[in-house]
Amino acid sequence: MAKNVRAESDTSTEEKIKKAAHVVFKRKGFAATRTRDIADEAGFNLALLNYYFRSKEKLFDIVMKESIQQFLKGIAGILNNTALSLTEKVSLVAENYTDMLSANPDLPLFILSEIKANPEKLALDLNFKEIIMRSHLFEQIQEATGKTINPIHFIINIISLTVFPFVASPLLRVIGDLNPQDFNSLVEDRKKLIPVWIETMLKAH
Amino acid sequence: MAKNVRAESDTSTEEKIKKAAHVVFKRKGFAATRTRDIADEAGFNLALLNYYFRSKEKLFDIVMKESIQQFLKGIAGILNNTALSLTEKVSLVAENYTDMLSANPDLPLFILSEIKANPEKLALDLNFKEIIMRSHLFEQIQEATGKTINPIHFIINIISLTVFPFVASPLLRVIGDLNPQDFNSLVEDRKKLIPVWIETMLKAH
DNA sequence: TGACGATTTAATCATTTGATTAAAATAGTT
DNA sequence: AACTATTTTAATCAAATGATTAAATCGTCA
Repeated sequence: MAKNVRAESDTSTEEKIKKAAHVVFKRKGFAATRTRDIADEAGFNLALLNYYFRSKEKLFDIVMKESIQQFLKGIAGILNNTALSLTEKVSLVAENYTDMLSANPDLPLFILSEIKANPEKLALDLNFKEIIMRSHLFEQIQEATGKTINPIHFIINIISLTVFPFVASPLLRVIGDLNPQDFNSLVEDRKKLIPVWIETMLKAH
Repeated sequence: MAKNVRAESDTSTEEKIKKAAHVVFKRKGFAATRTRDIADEAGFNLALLNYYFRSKEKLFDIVMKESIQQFLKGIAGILNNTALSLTEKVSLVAENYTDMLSANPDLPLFILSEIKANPEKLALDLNFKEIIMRSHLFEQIQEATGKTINPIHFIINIISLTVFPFVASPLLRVIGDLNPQDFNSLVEDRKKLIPVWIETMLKAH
């Protein structure tokens, strides 16, 4: 009964607070966000945060876990789809990541900063290593380069070329004198460029 | 007279506090560092921080300014050295940056995070835009690609491939199962790889 | 309706934290 | 040694902040 009432409101207050927490934590990071910021963003009283989530840290852990899942969502499927060529995989990753990051531009810097601040919180979560190091893409890279080079370099290159512009966007705005519109078409262009670049890089080995 | 005494101790207390501030701010970021952390790291009483630097924020501004200078130091010279070929420039940038970041691994994530948190603090400082957009390297990229593509892409690529591993190192340690030793030789390898990659990427246009 | 549980709020607490102050220690000068 | 200015410390303040509590409100069902 109590559960029922609670379940019905899952789409309202509790969810709204979590949503607000996502926004504020990603915008300002754990240390710089005040629980009052989240309450204000959600439009509720401060005490509700503790009522629903016990503490700032517990709420943060939930946001972090969901953010990491968001960061990986859809990637594992691409990496291990044996029907796709190497370049097709890279295209799909570049496109999916660019779209996802365009919708969530704060996500990568948030994850990288908070993992650095608290590396142990990543360990308990998903097994990144297995997903990537045993992936079909990994084998394809080995094949393409004739094992002359550690495939991890190309994993890094794909991620770097795709994700870094979002991590560095405040800097790029200044360096490149880009307004948000320009930045948008820049990363849009890179969807098609990155697969070409990666392919030519692979051929160099 | 007063100035003299002060000047002599510039290499002791005041400098030690600033040094400690560099360490702690870069390790934890502005919001997460306590002034007491800095005092402890320096081995002095908390009040000395305010005695020498007035406030946490003033001290931070100094650290930030010096960090940005460190981040740019030596680069402008390379970018505009007309005696160097494009690939030579890329090699020098990759080498210098890798060495500098190996010695200061916290630097890039610190700068990117804090600039995102406080974009206006960058504006008053050096004129990034001019340094890069009017550089000799910029012209060389235009020449190499026959103006078929915005050179900013290659500026981004060079920085991405060089800097991103350091920004993502906590993640890479988990994904790639790299210990610090492995990470070291990985970025060391990339010093030579990145110029080759950039060259082949340019030829693709 | 009214009673009960769930939800929400206002008020308050205890701790943390940036900053200040007054006094102590130190060093240099005469 | 005595005086002075500088440096350093211990103690304390005031504001911010995460958390709690008690009361008010709301919704549901008998």
